[in-house]
Amino acid sequence: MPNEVVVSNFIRSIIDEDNRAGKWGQRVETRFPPEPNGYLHIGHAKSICLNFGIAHDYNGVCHLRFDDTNPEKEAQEYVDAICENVAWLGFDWGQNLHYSSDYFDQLYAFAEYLIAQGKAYVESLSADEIRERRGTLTSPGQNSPYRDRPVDESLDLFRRMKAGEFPDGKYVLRAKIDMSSPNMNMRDPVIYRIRHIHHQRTGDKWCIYPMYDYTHCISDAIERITHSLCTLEFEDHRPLYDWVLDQLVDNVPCHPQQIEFARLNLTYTVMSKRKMIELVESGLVDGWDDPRLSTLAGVRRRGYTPKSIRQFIERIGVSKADSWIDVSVLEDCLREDLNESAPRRVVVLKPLKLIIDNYPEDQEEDCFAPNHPKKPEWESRIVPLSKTIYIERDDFMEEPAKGYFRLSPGAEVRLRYAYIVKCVAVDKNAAGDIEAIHCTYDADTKSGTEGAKKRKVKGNIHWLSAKHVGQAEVRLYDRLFVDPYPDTGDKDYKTLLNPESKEVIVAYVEQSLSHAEPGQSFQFERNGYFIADHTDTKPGKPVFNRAVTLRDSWEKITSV
RNA sequence: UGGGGAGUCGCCAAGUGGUAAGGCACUGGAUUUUGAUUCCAGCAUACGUAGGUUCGAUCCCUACCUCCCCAGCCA
Repeated sequence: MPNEVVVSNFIRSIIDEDNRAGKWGQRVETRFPPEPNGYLHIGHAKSICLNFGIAHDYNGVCHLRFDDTNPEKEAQEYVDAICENVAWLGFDWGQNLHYSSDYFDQLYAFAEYLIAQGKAYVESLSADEIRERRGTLTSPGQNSPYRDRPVDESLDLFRRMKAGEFPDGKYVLRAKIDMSSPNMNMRDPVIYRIRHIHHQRTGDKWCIYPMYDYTHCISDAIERITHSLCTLEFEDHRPLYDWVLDQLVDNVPCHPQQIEFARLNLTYTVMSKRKMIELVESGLVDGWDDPRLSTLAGVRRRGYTPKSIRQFIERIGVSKADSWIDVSVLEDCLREDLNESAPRRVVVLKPLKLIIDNYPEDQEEDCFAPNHPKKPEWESRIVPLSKTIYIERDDFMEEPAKGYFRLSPGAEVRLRYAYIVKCVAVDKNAAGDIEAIHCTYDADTKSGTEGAKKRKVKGNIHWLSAKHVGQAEVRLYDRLFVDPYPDTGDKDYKTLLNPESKEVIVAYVEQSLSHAEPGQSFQFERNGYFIADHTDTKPGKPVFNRAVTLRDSWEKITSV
């Protein structure tokens, strides 16, 4: 029985039905099977959350299995990174860390068995010749002249392939299925190839390596996986998955069920490995963990929390329909998490000097700012006030737009946690740029006093005392692309980059922020959620990344 | 034009032969010292199209349309 009530989906329906029918004796075992040939991205998070989530909900287990059958493209560096990402997302594979390469011996033995059964043969044709005879989508392929090679001869050849007697490409092992099948995958697929190359785990023990279609189903079966979840493009591989296991009924412990779901498509980003590599290698982004990338390393550095990613995956659901999820859904999941968990701080991103004319020159006083508006137990911190302060440029308009209720000449606004002030003058330089604004304050309106209750003003802005501020580098990130679908069709995605996806500024920050630890998240009041960068934050010298802005219904009004 | 899939509100996504869950977005309104949050209310006579079966169809049947995937010794 599921541990908690969750939204139904077609995969859970299948499992529920299996449980009712007693197909697996109530056992649910899944696996996340990445090939260690690159970095994980948010699309993988869907598979991870799905596999681990289902296993958890049905009191089952989920394995982490590296599908490392192609040593040409794989590296230990990637398995380390993948393990780290999965753990970061909050999942635990326990003792179930596996590698397809763990099964090379068994896979080999099964291959000899298939040959002996007349279900596989050694092919002498070259890759090109095989392709020529494969037929097309609408016409059948033709049998290889080697298809009926005697079992003993195939066996001998296969053993010599393994022994290293032949160069790459000389022979392959093919499953003997049906060259006229309308399903291309069934036209005698290659299941072993010769590759004289060092494998990151098995070293030089092997020079023949099994192919995905042959390996995956057997690995699933060996691990006694019950439900093997994969993406839609493997739908027409399923007959092959089943065929292999059917040949091996007497040799493997079970026959897992492959179930396919639609992969995640996210707007305003690219997810394809090739394009990500290009972005990284051409320097268009700052490495694999660039906060604008949808790699797991990137979103983590951007400030996304594991919880927000899990929430996101839960929110988008799972089905077999191709779909596009708007990044705003992801962003909103982060806000939902951080609104609860992030302490508030005051930061002035784009400063404008404000002088309180009637405030005593050398006076300073403490104002108390709660660390969270809804959590008094988080207590308050002191934010000092003095005659000269900085406010956000956006919080002043010399000629206020309709509906604008922040500061403008003659207007009143509350300095958050302090006094109500009124704008009385504007200083400009020779060029006409505003250099500072002057206000007077109403000494009877300090926040927390009785006087504060007597007057209400609509505008409420944040500020920082000029003589008490610290400074910090802040990186304002925005979407990497201006086009919602940069990854589709034959678009030249590099021309669709958002030139303003990264803006680096030096902001005024309240002093408590200079002690921020790498990875700590904050809400900069009225601005957004920021994280102290994991790698660039140094003791006493934080660097902040903007993960996401706050919702802003004023901006929504003005941008229309 | 072969085979395999998919089409339910702006975006996701449940669901059943008996008269369309939910989330997000959106729109009102309340609260609010974040134009944030929270709260409350509203939001598909309609399930790709056209026929048919039925007392009744989004769900069954037929035809059609659109989109996605497949011709690696990649996974």
